[in-house]
Formats: sequence, structure tokens, C-alpha cells
Amino acid sequence: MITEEKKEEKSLNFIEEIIEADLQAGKYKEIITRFPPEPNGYLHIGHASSICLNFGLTKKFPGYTNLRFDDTNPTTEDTEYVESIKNDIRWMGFEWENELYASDYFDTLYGYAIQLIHKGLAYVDDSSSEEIATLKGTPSEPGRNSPFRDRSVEENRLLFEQMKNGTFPDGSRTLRAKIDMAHTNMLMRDPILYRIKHAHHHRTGNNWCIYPMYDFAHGQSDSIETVTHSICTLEFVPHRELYDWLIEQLGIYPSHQYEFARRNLNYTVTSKRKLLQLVQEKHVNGWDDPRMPTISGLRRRGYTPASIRDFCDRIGVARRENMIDVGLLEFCVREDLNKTSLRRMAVLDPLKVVITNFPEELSETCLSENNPEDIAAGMREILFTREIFIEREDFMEVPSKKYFRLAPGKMVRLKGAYIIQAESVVKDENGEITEVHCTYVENSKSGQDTTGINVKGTLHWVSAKHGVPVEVRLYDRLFSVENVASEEGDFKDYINPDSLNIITGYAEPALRDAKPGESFQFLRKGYFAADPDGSTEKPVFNRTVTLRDNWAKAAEK
RNA sequence: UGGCUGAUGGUGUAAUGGUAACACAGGACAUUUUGGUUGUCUCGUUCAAGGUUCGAGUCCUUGUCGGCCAACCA
Repeated sequence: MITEEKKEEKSLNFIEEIIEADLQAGKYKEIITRFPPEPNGYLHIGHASSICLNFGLTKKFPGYTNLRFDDTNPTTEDTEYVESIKNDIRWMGFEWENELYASDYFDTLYGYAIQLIHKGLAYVDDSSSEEIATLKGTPSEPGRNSPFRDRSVEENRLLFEQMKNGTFPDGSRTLRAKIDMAHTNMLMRDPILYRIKHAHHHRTGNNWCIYPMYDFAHGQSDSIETVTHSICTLEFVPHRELYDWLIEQLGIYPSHQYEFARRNLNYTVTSKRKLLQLVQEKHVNGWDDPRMPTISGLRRRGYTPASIRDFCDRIGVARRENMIDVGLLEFCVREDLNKTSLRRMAVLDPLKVVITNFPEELSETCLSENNPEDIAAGMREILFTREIFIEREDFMEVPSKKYFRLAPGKMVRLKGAYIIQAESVVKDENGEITEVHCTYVENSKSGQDTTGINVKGTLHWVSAKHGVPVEVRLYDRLFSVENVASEEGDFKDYINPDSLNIITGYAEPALRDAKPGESFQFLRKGYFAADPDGSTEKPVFNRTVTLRDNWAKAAEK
């Protein structure tokens, strides 16, 4: 038997297993999932995981996925967020079946509330929020009944109607489910279903002054949409009991809730509250600042949809607490960009090199591949001149052992051009090296080298005559500690002060035509994406990620 | 003092009572006109103690440790 390679099928995650079992049991012919963001902020890498899960499920199994905005809290929500969320999901490469809003169901939800009142399962409570909290008890002590718990159905109906009609001020009354104030699950101790908020809603305007709480909107919306598998994160586990209770009492379509563990990334915060704070207090330049873990930030940073999807796929789905190394995300984008991005040369920290035996006026055409991973990307022309820039770190007057870049008397190859040898250095009054004088080796031109000389180092370079200045934004992680949430004190104390370093470098002229969003590999330096702030006169590039750098690792030791 | 939930290399995820695997990270070598890429090799793991079983990461018991739950947020 020579070939027995049945492609190892990737094992299913626990949610896929549930779905497969449901499908096989004939419980459903197709499945319906939903991605339910609240439009109160921008989507981040954590949402990406949920998006890939929910949309991925209905790519793998028959069915579809809805986009539903969980817009039940008018004071925090805005259409700006709605638009950005839609844009980000599409950019990620997913399309929803229906665009829906919890606010579209306000009438239905109101009807559901009336039903509960008639069944004697809901009552209007006049208690203040403090009183409600006091009577709630604690996880280990039972709560006590509200004095308003035993109002008649008729009285409740009337009061709830008045709540709806705007008779009462904010906070003066709530509608509560009548369940059990001694329940071991705190959420079952007569949860609030409706609260009064005289606030403008981004979609329903001033039509309503009462708004349903999450627990009275989410499961009901799932049910209205006949969502089969309602997937959320672990902190909603205690809500499931209430989710099921409401569906049962209302006698509506039984959607089911399944929970997975939120993905945590080290050196990163993904709390919307904290991200909002970073934006509002201008620690970053907006939601799409390339240091932000938002989808829009990652996009501007140069991350590709494929790399983010690959990342989500690799980290998987489970129910245990986790802390994922942000290095994996970087690996994913390197892997993607390595295959697709065009190579260009840019010197970020220039040191002038004069090739003393090269003619002053000559601009010699050299060829270099656009992408060694993709022959079809072809070659491009670059101009070689007597004066060029190399990276300052690529020259050492007194080289350390194993350093095989440029040093006095040493030879290196200039990528796509000639082999040069360093002869002497020019220094300023501070002893700082300002120029390196070299000679080039005749007949050593790239592709036509007949010298037989073997050099270990190959450097990137830019012609001093033809190079164009570019602004380069070097990003580093936004936080200097691995687990920001577990640190004492204010999370902002752990912001990395060096998360952004703006420099001016010299790049080959082709980079002037980079379109915003386009990604390049700057040879030996990393992947860089053109930023919309740039122009033909002054291109701007964001460093997505550095290349792997074994030399830097070795040099550290 | 309660309820819910979880525990597999440094990290993440598999193994569905039958050889603990895959990826990332780390290390070594080879290849390379990017100290990139690629290839080969290497490193190291079932929370603990009992029990059931021919056989336990998986089942049972007890314990230990972690996470979540007392917003008119979602």
C-alpha cells in the first residue's frame, strides 16, 4: 500500500459537534446563527473571533447568519457605530443574510411583556435602584420580595401602559419578571425587564421612553428570527436559565444559547469601555489608530482579512480561560504578506555610502525581483548611483563576532547591484560616522557576477540621488505588560510610551505611487502599509510587523 | 456560607475508554543575493489523591486551584 493519505480532517470544535449532532438527529434542516453587536463602539479582534465563528458555521453547515444590532440602550448607541460595524464585517469577508435590529422588535417585545403581566409573571416595581439592590440579597444570601410584587394584573397592566406613555420620570419604575427572590441564580431574582429612559434612540427616535433590558430582548430577538444556535461568551452562562425561562413562559420559538470562552490577547485590551477611553482621552488617534486592536485599526496597520481569519481559525473555540500570544497574530500576517506583498527597498535610518570608483554622473539600471515567492510578480528596475544610503545598523566600524554586514575591509552585496568593500569612514566633530567610503567590485553585478566572490551579507540600499523621503510610522505594542487586566491600578498606567515612533526614511521612487492600504515588504525591515495620510509628495507608511529577525535575537545574547 | 463553570507542553487547540497529536514560541543544522522564506531535526504535557477497568487525559469519588454571578449595561 503506497498511498493511504486520507487528508486528516480537522476535528470539530465543541459547537460544531453540537450542530452536527443536531443536524444528524434531524432536529434542524438548516441552522441559523447571528452576530449581535451593540452599536456602541468599534469592532475589535475579539469580535473577529465571534464573526468567524458565527459566519463560519453557516459556511460549513447549511443555513445562514444574520447581523443583528442589539440596540436596546439608546444612551450609548449611535449610527456611526452601525456603519463601521457593517463595513468591518464586509471587510473581513463575510456577508449577512438579514440586517436586523432589536429595536425593530420593540412593539413585539412590548406585547410579550403584556403577556407576562397577564400570566401574573411580571409586575411593575416602584422601588428605587438602591432598594432593588438591597432586596436582591447576595450570592450566598436569598433576596426578599419587593413590597410591590403582589400588585394585581390590572394594576400592573395600567402602570406599565403609563410607563410606556411617558407618565413617569426615568428611574421611577421598572417592569420585573416575577420568578423567585431566593433563587440561587441571582439573575432569576425577579430580573428587570423594562426601564424608563426618556432618551433619543438612533433608530426609533422619541417613539419610546421605555426600553427592554438585554435579557428581555436578546433571547426574544433570537426567537423571532428562529435562530437555532445563539452563540455568546462565557459570562452569559448564568443568563441562559433566564433565556430559557422567558422563551418557555412566552411559548415562542425555542432558540438555544451556547457559550464559548472569550479570546484574550496578551499586551492588549479589548474592553470596549477601555478602548473608548483610549480614544476619548486621545491616548491614540481614533478608533482606527494602527495601535488599536479594533478591526479598523488592524486594517490601517496593514493586517489582511485572510490573516485575521487564519488567526481566528488557529486559536479555535473552547470553554476554558485563555491568554493568546499576540505573536501568533503577527505570525499569521507575516505568512500571508510574505506570499503576496511586493518587495521594495527603503532605508529607515540612513547612512551615506560613497562608491569612490563609481562614475559621478552615472545612474545604472539594476533589476530586482518584486516577490521571490511569486515569479509572476516580475522584476523591477532600480537605479544605482555613486552615492547611496544604507541602514546605519548595517555598518560597524569595529564589528562584533558573527557580524557579516559592512565593516572596514569587509565586502557585502548590495541587493540587486554590486559587491562593495568598505575602505574608510568620515566622521563629524562628535566622532559620529557621517559617510562610509567604499569601492565596488567590477563584474560583480547581480545576475552577471563573474568574480566568484562569495559574500555573506546582502544589504538593502537606496540611491541618494533618486530616493524619495517617506514618513514611516513604527508601531510597537500599546501596552507594556502581558495581562493588562490583572495589573493593579489604572490600566492607562501601563501604556507603552514608545508605542509610536515617527521617522523619515528614504525609499525607492516606485513607493511614491503606493495606494492607501497597499502592503509592501521593505526588504529586511518588515511589512509596511501605505497610510491614507500620505500623498505622492510625502508618502506615509505604517509598519505592520517586523520580519522575523534571528540576528537581533542572537545579538541580544 | 451559595450557584454556575473550567483545569492537557511556555501559549492555543486536538485525542469521543486503546501509541497523548497539530500549530505558535524556544533551540540546532541545511538552503538562501532578505540574518526573510523554505526544509530537516529538537525541546517539552494530562491539577492532586484514590477508585472502576485488561487498559483512564477521557468514567466515578474526594480534594486543590482558576473564572463568572449581587448594572434600571450588553
